[in-house]
Amino acid sequence: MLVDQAVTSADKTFLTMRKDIVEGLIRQGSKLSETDLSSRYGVSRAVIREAINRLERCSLVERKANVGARVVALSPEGLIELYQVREALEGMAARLAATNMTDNEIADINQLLNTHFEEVKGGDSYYQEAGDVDFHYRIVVGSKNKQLISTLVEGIYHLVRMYRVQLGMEGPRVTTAYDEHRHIIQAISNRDAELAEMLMRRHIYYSKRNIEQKLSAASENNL
Amino acid sequence: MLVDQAVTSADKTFLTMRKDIVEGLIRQGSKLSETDLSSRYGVSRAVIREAINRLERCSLVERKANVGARVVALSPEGLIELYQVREALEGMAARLAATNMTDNEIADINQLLNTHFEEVKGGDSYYQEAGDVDFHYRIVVGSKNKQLISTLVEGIYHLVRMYRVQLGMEGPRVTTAYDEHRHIIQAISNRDAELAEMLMRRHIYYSKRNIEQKLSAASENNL
DNA sequence: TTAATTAAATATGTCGACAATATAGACAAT
DNA sequence: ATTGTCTATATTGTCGACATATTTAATTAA
Repeated sequence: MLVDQAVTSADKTFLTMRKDIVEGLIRQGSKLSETDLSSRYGVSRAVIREAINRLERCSLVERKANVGARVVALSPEGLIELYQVREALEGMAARLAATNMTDNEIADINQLLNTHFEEVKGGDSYYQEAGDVDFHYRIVVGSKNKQLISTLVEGIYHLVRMYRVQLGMEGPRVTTAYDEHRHIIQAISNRDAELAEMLMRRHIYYSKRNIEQKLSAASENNL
Repeated sequence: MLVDQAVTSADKTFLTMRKDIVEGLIRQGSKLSETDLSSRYGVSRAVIREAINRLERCSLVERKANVGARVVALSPEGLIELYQVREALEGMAARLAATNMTDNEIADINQLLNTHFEEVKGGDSYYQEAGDVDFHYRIVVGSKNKQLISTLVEGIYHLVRMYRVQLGMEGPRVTTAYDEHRHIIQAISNRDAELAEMLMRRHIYYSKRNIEQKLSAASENNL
């Protein structure tokens, strides 16, 4: 589906590079030499520059004039900041979704949680990861706020995934998160915007605290 | 100060074009022909493409593959969506600022409000506009959250200004807004994160309602 | 007259080459 | 030994030209 929309060579290169960065094939903090990448991906420098421009738009890459581009460096602080922004934006998304989601969309997301529940019972945490992403994605889209959607979907979510993959924090808090999802969609179903926002904010806030614990535990192990 | 940092030709062209778009010299919704702009600004197409890329990053321009770029079209819904995002992000900014701003930064912003008050008494509403921007800017920077800062300062604020300029909504709610600013900085000064966020959200929510009223009044006049 | 097809014109996408800037290393002076 | 300057090298920035896709206009058939 993504590759279908990638009509131009720069589109494909952008998507490939984004994958390589998110999954750590291109290391965090490493320099992006235009000539190197040009030969590596078999396209001209113009295409690489275009791709780098879009990567910069997702906050995956930082550029300095006359010096070049680097992949962003991951840090505990950076992840915390990301979750603070998520708390604010997704909280608002849930609030708006309570008003703007259609009954069909709500029914769909309930069905998603049902199939999801089966997988949680089966103890398959990988699908939990995908399911978690899907749940949050649908709420955000349900807000119907274009600014909100593009900021999260085209920007922040890729960065979050980069952290998850590279710091190995996939599938945390499986069962707890599932219950929280249930409560959120319940509030949306009741068209209770106030509660939906509060529950979503708490949900993300708990995720943040969970991650902070893991981070501090990991840093203690590295002493 | 801005022009100093604009080292490359693309930097300058970007800043010039942004100004022209925000102030309506290049009309909303109009097509951005690369060849036209190239001759208009006296630079090569590569420079124009680079500039358009950055304009797209600010959500001031939208691009379609093999078709081209257009300046975004302003709409009442778009402005509402913008204020919803502002409410969420600046609310969080105020919350974080209550923890992260230094005493000096808080003193500075209080001083700003004092000089500001003199100007409000003098009835000069243009400076109120600039002062309002400055106040919000300082809170956001005071949050110390880089994601938050860049999203607002490099993205949303330019769009907001574009709306204000082109819909002629400069300097609204002069005295009321001033009091609200006072209360917000008071909460931050007390290091009361919870209250700071709530007050900031209300402040922006009131602005939104004020704008909605003006918009509906304007549309009635156009019947 | 309308619809469909095709061809011309125009715009964006991509490329390789050159210009301007920054980095690294050698060398000189303190 | 360290600092500063200068030179050589490599990288990014900019340019004009060509390839490819889209749009417009013209032409033909129904």
